[in-house]
Parts: sequence; structure tokens; C-alpha cells
Amino acid sequence: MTNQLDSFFGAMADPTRRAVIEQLASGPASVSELHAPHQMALPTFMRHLKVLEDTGIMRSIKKGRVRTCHIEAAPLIEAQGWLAWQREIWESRLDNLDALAHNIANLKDT
Amino acid sequence: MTNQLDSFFGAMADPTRRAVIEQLASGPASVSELHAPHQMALPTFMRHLKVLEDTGIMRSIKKGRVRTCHIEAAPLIEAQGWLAWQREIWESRLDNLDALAHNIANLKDT
DNA sequence: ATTTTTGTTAGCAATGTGACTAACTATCTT
DNA sequence: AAGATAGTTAGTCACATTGCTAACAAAAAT
Repeated sequence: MTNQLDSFFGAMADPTRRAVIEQLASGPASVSELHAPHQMALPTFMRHLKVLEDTGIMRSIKKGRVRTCHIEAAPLIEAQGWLAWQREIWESRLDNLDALAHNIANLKDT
Repeated sequence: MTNQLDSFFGAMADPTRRAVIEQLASGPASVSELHAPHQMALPTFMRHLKVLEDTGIMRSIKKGRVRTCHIEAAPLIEAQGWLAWQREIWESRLDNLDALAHNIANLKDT
């Protein structure tokens, strides 16, 4: 029962990592470009990148001394799917309750 | 920059808590009903419920000796929205790349 | 050939997380 | 009134997470 979702949500729980995702969403970037907006020390930041890469949310290749990072679609889609699925279930349930309420109202009217 | 998303994703990072959400999606349930499918000790399980409640994903009321839990829509919607937004951004980017690739192909053809 | 840039490795400290047991309270049931 | 049921509180423990600094390596620029 330990899905991909575990590590995905874990990865997204950190604001720094979400910010990296947001930045990467508009195109690939190098480590230092990604690091620039953040206050923390570079090694600390690298650990965040490692988490993203280990989860499969991000991939990177090193060319010369520059490592370029880019986003990977699959995990985001899976997680969004899970949430959408949950939402569908409880929304249909709410609809049923709503229908039930209407039926009761109609009974009153007749 | 420390949104609701922080605690939301943190809450969803645990399989036990996701299982609770899944169970709650099909209707409210008591603490022991929610606990039943899980091996862990009750106090441990209660902590998971507390996390869900603190995050606003779940709410509960106690009547007599039974505490009944039900799901709360807002945070799930917000998170799904964030993911959808991210996805839109990189999908449009991929579309652009695709269009670019086509243009290049067309240039070759002419 | 130096120096600068870009990233990496190693090791440490503080805090957070998820699990447990034991003991307890409050509410139904009998 | 006694016992069973449902949940709670308190205290402990191991491990993961997130931050740091210092020292290092490899590539590019001068």
C-alpha cells in the first residue's frame, strides 16, 4: 500500500520544493538558477533537488559543470488523478444527499 | 509563502491518512470504524486523525462516547487546483515545443 | 597556469514524525 | 452498580528531515 503517492506528497509538502516545481514548470533550469531565489545554503538546497529527483518529479543531466533540471510529468498527473478521484466520490455522495433532500422537500409539498 | 498547501501535502504524505480520506470519501465514520482496517495502536491512529483535523481536511463531532468524522472539501479542492495549474503551465510549454517542432519539420519540407 | 564558477561530499545539530505502552475518563449496557 | 465500550492523555523511543559549515573536485575563463 506504499504507492508513489507517498513520496510524491512528501516531496510536495515543502514550500522550497514546490517553488522549484513552479519554476521548472516554465522550463528547464540549472541548479544555480533554481537556487538563486532561495536564502538557504547550496548543499541544503541540493538535498531538496535530490528529493525531487528521487521521487521522479524532476530529472537532471550534467553537461560540463552545469546540471540542468527538468520536470517529469507522470507523478504530478498521478497525484492529481488521485485527488480528482477522491473528489468525484464525495461529490457524488453530496449530490445524492442533495437529491434526497429534494425528495423529502417534494414529499412535504404533495 | 507557507500556504495551506504545506500542511495539506504533509498530511497526504502518509498512507494511513490517505486511506482514512478514502474511507471518509464514501461517508462519515466513527473513530473505531476508521481505525478497524489498520494494525496500529489506537493512540497512534488518533494522532493521524488529529493531523487530518488540524489541517482542516477532516472535521469531527463527539456525541456521547462516539466521535464521528467527516471530510471537508476546501483543502482537497485547493490542492487539486494547484496541481492542475502546474500541469497547465508545463503542458502549454510542451505544446509550444511541439508546435515549434512541427514548424521546423515544415521548414524542412518546403 | 591560476582563478573563478558550479556543483558535490562529509559530518554535525535541532527538530519533527510515527510508533509504542500504560493508565485514565466518560458513556452505554446489563 | 458493575462491566464493557469508545476514546483520550501522558510519557517514551527510534528514525527521518532540514538546516548548517567546511573542505573538495572539475570545468571554464583569464
